[in-house]
Amino acid sequence: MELDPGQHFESRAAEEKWDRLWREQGVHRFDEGSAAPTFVIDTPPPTVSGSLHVGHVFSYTQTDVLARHQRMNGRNVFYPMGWDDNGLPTERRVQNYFHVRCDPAVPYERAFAMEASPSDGGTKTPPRKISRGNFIELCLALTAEDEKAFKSLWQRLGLSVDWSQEYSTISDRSRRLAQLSFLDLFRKGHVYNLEAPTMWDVDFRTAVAQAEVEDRSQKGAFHNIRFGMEDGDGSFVIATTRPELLPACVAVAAHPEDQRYASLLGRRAVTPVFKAPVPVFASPLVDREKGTGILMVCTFGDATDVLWWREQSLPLRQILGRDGRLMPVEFGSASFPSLDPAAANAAYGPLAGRTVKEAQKGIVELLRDPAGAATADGAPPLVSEPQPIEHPVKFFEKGDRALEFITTRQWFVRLMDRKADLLEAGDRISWHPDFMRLRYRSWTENLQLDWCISRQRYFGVPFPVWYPVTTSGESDFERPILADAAALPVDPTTDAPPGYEAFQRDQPGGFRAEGDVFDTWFTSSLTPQIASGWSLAPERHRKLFPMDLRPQSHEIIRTWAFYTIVKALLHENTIPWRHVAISGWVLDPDRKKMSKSKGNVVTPMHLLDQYGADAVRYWSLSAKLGTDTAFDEKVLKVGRRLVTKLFNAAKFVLSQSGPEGPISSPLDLAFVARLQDCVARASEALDAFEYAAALDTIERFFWGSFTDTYVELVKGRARGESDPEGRASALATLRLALSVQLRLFAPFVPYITEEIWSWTLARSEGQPSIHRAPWPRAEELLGGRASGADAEVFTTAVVFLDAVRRAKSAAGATVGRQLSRLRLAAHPTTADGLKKSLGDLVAAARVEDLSIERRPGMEVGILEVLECQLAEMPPER
RNA sequence: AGGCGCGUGGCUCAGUGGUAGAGCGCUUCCUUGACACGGAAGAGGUCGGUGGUUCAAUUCCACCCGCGCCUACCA
Repeated sequence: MELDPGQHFESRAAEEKWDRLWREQGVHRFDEGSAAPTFVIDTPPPTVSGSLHVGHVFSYTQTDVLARHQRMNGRNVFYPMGWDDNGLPTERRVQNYFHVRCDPAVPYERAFAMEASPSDGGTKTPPRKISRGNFIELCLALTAEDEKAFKSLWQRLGLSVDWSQEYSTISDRSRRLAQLSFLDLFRKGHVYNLEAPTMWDVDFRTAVAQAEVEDRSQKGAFHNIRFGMEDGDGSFVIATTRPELLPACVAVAAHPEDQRYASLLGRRAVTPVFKAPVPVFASPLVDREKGTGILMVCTFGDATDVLWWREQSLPLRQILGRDGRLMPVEFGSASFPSLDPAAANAAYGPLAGRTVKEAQKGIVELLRDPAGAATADGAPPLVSEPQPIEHPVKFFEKGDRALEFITTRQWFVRLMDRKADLLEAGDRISWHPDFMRLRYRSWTENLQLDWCISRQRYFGVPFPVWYPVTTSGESDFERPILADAAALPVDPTTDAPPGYEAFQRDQPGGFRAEGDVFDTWFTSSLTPQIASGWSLAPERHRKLFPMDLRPQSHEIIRTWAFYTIVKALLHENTIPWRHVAISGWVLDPDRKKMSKSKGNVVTPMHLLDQYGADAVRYWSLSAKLGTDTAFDEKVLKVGRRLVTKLFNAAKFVLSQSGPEGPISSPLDLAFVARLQDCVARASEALDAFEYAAALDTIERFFWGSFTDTYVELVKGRARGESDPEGRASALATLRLALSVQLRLFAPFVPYITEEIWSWTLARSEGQPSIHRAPWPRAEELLGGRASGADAEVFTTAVVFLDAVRRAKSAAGATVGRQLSRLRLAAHPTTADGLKKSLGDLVAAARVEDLSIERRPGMEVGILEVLECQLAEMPPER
C-alpha cells in the first residue's frame, strides 16, 4: 500500500474499477446451489420509457443497502433487475420519437428503418402509419437504448444486483409466463369475457381498469333542461353537466321520498329536441340536494348510469363511438324511439361525427330553440343559462380527455368476490412503514369493479386466445380457444390455434384471433414468478417464492402491489412476499413532486460526477422509508465529506506500523465496548429495514467517538516508544475499529469501503471483497477483549477532551498548543475515572503538569477548569 | 367528506414522558504529524395552536389550524 500525504480519494476511478471487479468476481451472484438461507428481493422493474431522475437513484439505493446488509449477514441474496418495457408509456414514446402511429391494417415491411423525427417543427404533418409488426420493432429498439442508460446508472450507483438475473417484461419468458398465468386463471374460473360498458379512453382507444383511473377536478356547468310528459300532463326540469348525452337518455330518476316529483314516478317523460319517451323511476341514489333533484339517465354519463341501466334493465342507446365522437343514429328506429323522428333526425344529423365538446355546443344551441320544447308552452327547453361548477371527473391516469363508458367486449379477472381474501392477504404482509398497509386496505375495500385486463393496444403481451368463427361469420366469444401451454408464447394474430390450419383464419367455421393485449399490470404483477421461473422451474420457484422483500413506491400500491397479491392468491393461494418496503418520493426544493411535465426534474448523472456515487447513495440513505424528501444538495456534500473522512481516517490507522498486542488499556477496552454497542444498535435497525437510523448510528459513532475523540486520545500512545504494551493495544484497537466500522459502512458507501479494504484488510481478514466479509457481531468484539471494560473511562475521557478544547479556545490557543499547567476540579469518582487513562489524556492535551482536585461536592461527570497555562510558544521555525 | 402522514433553530431532517439534537448556513479562531474535500469554540428553538391526563408533555389524549397523500364524491 502506498499512501501519500495529501492524497485524495478519486471516486470516479474507484467506481469504474470496483464495479467491474465485482461483476468479474461474481460478488453479488446468487448461489443457485447453496443451502444458505436466502433473501429474495422482488426488484421493481423500472419503466424504461421515462427519463432518469434522482427519484430512481433514491429508492433503488434504499433497496440496495438492505440487499448488501443481508448478503454480509450470510444470506444468499437473490437480487434481480427487470425492465418494464411493454405498455403504453413505450408506445407513446415511440409515437412521439418517430412521429408514427400503429395501424394494424398496414402490411408489415421488411428491413424497416426509421430515424427519430425532428420534433415535427410545428408542420402538423400527420404521423406516418406503420404496421403492428414494425411498430413493435420500434418499441423494442427504443427500449433497448433506454435499458442501456438505466443499466449504466445502476452500475455506476453500485447497486449490488445480480446481473445474471436480468429480465424484461416483453421478453419471451415474460410473455410465456403471462400467458401461462392467463391459462391458469381461465382454468380456475377466475377470468371471463363480457360485452359491457367499460371505462374507455377515447385518445388511446382502449379500455382501462379502475386502478388506472384518477379523478381530476374540472370546470363544467349545470344545464337545466325541461322535460315533458308523454301524456302531456306536466313537466319538470332536470340538471345535467352533460347535455350532449341527451340523445342517449334512456330514463329519468328521482328520489323515492321527494314530494316534488312523486307524481311523476312510474309514468313516462319525453326528452326535449329528440322527443324520446323514457320511464321515470325512483332511486335512493338520487341526491335531492343536487341540481334540481331529478336527473336524466343516459348510456352512459357516469358509473351510476351504468348501475341504473343494469338495475332497471334499460335499453342501450350508445351514441358515443370509440374515438370519442358521436356516431350516426336513426331516430324512429327500435333502439332510438321518438315521438317526432323527423325533427329528431334533423337535430341529430349535424351532430354525428362531432367530438363530445363540439356536440355539447350544438345541443345547447338546440335547447335554446323553442322548437325543441317537449312541452306545450313552447318555451326553450334550456330554462336558464348554464351554471358553472367545478366537479370531479374520471380520467385515465395517462390520459388527456375524460373517460367515457363505452360498451365493448373485454376480459376481466374476478376480484369482487375475493375482497375478503385480498384484505386478509394484505394483513399477513409486513408493511414498512406499517401505516402503508392502510392504503392497500382502503383501496381493496373500495374496489368496485373486476379487473379489466384487455387493452386495445399493440406493444404488449397478446391474449393466447382465438374464437371459433360461426358459419355466419360471427366470433363465438362464449367458447374461446386457448393456446396449448407448451406452445407459449403465442401471437394469435400470426399463429393458428390448436386444431386449426392457418388458412382457416377469419373463415366461416375457422377461427379469429383475439387482437387485444394484456394490461401491462397483468404481466408486471408476475415479477416474482418471472424472476423465479414459476412453473417453468418448479424447484427454483419453491426456493425463491414467496419472496422476502418487495420494495416499491406508494403511488403504485393500488396497482403493482395489489395485483401482485391478487396473482399470488389466485395462482397459489399464498402471499407473494413477507415484507413490503415503501419508499418515499423525492420532491423538488419547493416540496412539489418531480415530474417531467413540470420541468422540475433533477437528473442524477451530474450529481454522480460531482459528488461521487457514495455521496449520492449517502443522500438516498439518509431518508427513512415512506417519507417524502425534498431534494437537498447539501446532504450530498455531507456524504462526500464522510467519504473523505473515511479515507483519511483509514490512511492514518493503516499507516501506523508496529506489532499488535492484546487490547488491555482501559481506554481501549472502554472504546471497544462502545463500538460493540454501536454494532448492536446498527444491526437491530437494519434488521428492521431502518437503514437511515442505522446510518445515523454508525456515522455518529464514527465522527463522535472515533475520529474526534478516540483517535485523538490514542495518537500519542500509538506512536510512542515508551509503552510497548500500550502501543500494541492501541494499534490492535485502531485496526479492529477500522475493520468493524468499514464493514458497518460497507452497505451504505460500497466504493470507498472496498477501496480501503483492499489496502491491507482484504488480506489480513481473509476476504477479498468487503461486501462478502461478515457483518460485525458482538462476539467478535468481545472475544475476551472488551469484557470487563469500564465504559465510563471513555465517557470521562471525552469530557476531559471537551474541557481542554474549550479552555484552549477560550485562551485563544489552537488545539495543538502545549500547556505548561492545567488544574481541574472534579468529583472523586470522575477524578478516578480520569486516572485510568491519564497517560492518554496528558498526551492528547499536550500538558506538562496536570493536576485534578477532588471535590466531593461536585456533580459526577463534570469537570471544572481551574487554571490553564499556555506553554511558551516555540521559537520561530 | 373519511382516513393516513407531516408541522422541531435561516435551510434539510433526526429524536424523546424528566433541563432540546445533527448537518448545512452564520460568528470567532487555527495550515497541528490522517484529513483545509479539514479541525476547534460559539450564537441561534416558549418543538403549529388550544385544552386535558400526569409530580412532570415537544413526546400521551381530544379538538382546531396549515401542508401533503390515499379513498370517496361526476347527475
